[in-house]
Amino acid sequence: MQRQLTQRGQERKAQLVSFAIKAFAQNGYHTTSVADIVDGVGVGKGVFYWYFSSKEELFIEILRTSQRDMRRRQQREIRGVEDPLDRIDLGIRAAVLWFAENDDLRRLLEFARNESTFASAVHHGQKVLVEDARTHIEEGIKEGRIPPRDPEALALAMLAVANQLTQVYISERNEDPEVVADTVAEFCRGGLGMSPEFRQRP
Amino acid sequence: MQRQLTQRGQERKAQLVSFAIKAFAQNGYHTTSVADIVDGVGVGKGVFYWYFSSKEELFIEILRTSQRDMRRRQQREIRGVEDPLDRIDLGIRAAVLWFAENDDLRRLLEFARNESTFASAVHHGQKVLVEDARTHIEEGIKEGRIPPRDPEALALAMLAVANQLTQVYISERNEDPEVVADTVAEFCRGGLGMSPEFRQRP
DNA sequence: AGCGAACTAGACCGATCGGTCAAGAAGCTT
DNA sequence: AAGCTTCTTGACCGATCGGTCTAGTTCGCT
Repeated sequence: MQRQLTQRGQERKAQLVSFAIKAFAQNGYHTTSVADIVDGVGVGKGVFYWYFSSKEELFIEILRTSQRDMRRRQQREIRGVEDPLDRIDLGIRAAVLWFAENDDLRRLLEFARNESTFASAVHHGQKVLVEDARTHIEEGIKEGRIPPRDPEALALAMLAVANQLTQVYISERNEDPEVVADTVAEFCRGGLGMSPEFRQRP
Repeated sequence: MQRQLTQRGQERKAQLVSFAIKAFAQNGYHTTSVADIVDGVGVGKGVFYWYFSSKEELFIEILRTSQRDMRRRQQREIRGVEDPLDRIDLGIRAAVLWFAENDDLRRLLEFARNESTFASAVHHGQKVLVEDARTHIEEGIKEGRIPPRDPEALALAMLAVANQLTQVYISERNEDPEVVADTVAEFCRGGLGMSPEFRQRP
């Protein structure tokens, strides 16, 4: 849905997106109706279909924006750092912290991954994230500081650990994100095969 | 729904469950209607509600049975093995292989984990699995072969890795489950902090 | 003030959903 | 064959869904 939006229009749209994120995360995509959303915002149904051509389009826009935001965060955190192992470490921490600060979005991304309608929309974004990590892992292997194994598998495993531990310890138990990030990072370092002697540059 | 089932009744019920698993896994729980299921099996709608009091009950039964089956598999594989590290290793392999052989069920469990209606139904079963792994990890720590860290977090991380790598490499790319199991096991060994010198009993 | 574009309200629509029910067929037991 | 339980059919129901549409209001610009 391509529309020329005024300031007011942009604000209204943001209002709808914001409410929808909360509603989808809390009650699920399928069980949240368009009527729920417009009622929650306090507008008529016509408003929704002025800004979005369908419920599905809204959801995909949410997914896309989320993934863009998460990657931006990760890129910002590792900017200027040269050492690939440090980049991996910072990338993991950035992922966990982003998940912690955007728990609703984490839930939606996780849901979308398992829903055939949205899996393709999420797939590309995730691939980009994995590619980023893969690059650093390959550098680490080349420098002889990470034992050679399939870099993509390692990247995927790290993402899974970050996601899962965030869900249990931060989303469900409200523990300190920094501590969880440490735990995730340490598990991943080990998983990559970085024994202590590997951690320093040769 | 408690009913006295004849042989024929049990077969009919199994037929419904089997078709429902495939349909839910392929098209999603919400987008699969009761009408889809009974049409697929080729029976009237009354049949469904003779065996199940609701669509939700059917799904929960599927989840429960799946988790029971997966744990049984895991227990069988580690039976008689004393060494806690070996038990962890065999447990991981059993999980990956079960996921590989029951891809539809893996999908459903993953979906249910992220759906508030079913999260509680899955939660208990997952907790049991994590408790099992936790016990072995604690033994390993006590024996000084695993560095001391939160055993539950480690168990959760291992489960996440098994799940994710199974999804990508087996479910999506049809790679050899045994090879994937090796990859998962190796990542997890590292993640637990088992450096090579730890792998032997002191 | 006037005018077109941006925005909003909410009644309305056809489709589909999970679930019910009355009626009867099929299978056991005696 | 009778009679009870198990099983099956499919029309039917009220509710709710995503989406449409018309009539109207508000805004920005000249």
